[in-house]
Amino acid sequence: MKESNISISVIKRLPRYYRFLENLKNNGIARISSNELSERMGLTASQIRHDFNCFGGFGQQGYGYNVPELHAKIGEILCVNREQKTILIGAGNLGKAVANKIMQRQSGFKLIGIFDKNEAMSGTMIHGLPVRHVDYLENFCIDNSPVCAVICIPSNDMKELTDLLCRLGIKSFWNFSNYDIAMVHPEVLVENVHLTDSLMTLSFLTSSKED
Amino acid sequence: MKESNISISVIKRLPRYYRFLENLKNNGIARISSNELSERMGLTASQIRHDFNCFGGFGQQGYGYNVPELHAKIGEILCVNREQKTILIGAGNLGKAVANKIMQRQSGFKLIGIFDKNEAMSGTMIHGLPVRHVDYLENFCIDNSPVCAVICIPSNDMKELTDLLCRLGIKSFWNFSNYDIAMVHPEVLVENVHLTDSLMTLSFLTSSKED
DNA sequence: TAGATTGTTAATCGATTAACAATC
DNA sequence: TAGATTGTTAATCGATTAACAATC
Repeated sequence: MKESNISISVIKRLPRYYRFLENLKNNGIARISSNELSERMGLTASQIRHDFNCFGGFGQQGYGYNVPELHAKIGEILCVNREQKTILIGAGNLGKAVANKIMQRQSGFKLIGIFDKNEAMSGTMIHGLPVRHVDYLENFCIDNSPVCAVICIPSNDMKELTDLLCRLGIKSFWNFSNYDIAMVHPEVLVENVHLTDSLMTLSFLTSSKED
Repeated sequence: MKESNISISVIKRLPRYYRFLENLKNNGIARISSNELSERMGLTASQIRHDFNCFGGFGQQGYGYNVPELHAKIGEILCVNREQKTILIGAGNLGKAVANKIMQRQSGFKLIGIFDKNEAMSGTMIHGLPVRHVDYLENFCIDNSPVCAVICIPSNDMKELTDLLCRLGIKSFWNFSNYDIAMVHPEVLVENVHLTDSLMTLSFLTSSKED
């Protein structure tokens, strides 16, 4: 386990740091102090220094942090330059949007196959990849060894599908369904995106702000 | 401020509780103990009791929790039955997927208008709502007073748009862009969904699991 | 050198867990 | 009544913040 002492709360902040630093870099800002970054990001300077220090001394006393250097280092930590072979299950609106996200920028993953159970979609192209019927999923995995699956289908069909994908060597899931993959397959990594949960949280917050 | 003593970590767990209870209810399970629920959800029984108790005594000693009752109560806390007038900005794949989510089930919001800057989309229908050109946004808001905006456009155009929406009375944002609304408008509520951040987190976790 | 700012430890704060009395 | 399970407090754990010595 690399960097095994890093807490999940720090990890969850890394992509945001990465985005902010990218922005600074694109605006030609070469140098930033934890204090200035804290104001831009709405965090404490203390937390920023603490966070960065989990991975080693990225800064220079009396100077601050070199923006392009720090950006590159966090990119390395996040492994954005990798191209983990990834398949997408479900080519509806959400699937297409998510395919965009994966293609758009380096995120560590590379989409190599798209599957949908809707026959009508078979053969249509998304970002240069043909949509295949799920019947071809098993053979495709045997031939191409993807390691990550992006799940953009409803929960109903998930039990069978997840078991199959795990059997076929999928090691991580970007899961947009409500099926709780991690509970059934603790051996794989799962990053859940629960859109409705997010919306309900907003609903709660709005209401509690009112009174 | 209603329930102002509730910590954000508890709030973030509520929608998940709601989903699990809905599932139990749909499976005809009438009663559940914190212990059994803890096993199903991968939490501690202690945390579950603690969480539920923030909102009052929902259970009964020696018996457990009444599933439909608890489900209804959490639904109330989340205000899923409200219909806050909501507009969607950006009718691409992501916008359409998100419109689905809002329509699909009670989440506290009701979509009343959809806008896109792409002229070619104007007039096309999504879930019974016509896509309007963003030029009509201002008048629409004056006429219909939406309180929530869902942002499914890239960050580039966000500064101007956000300022406009805040001026027009929008009180909360479900934000899929990387523009940091909350930093610029601390007076509104923002729930961010950063898809790429989520994917990068998965990238990090995968890589750190490898070595 | 003096000033600035990090790296790092200790102090604080908050969230989770354990324990058990209350009670159905 | 006895058994089960909550409600609730206290103990623990972990994350954030404050402080300052190190050093560029």
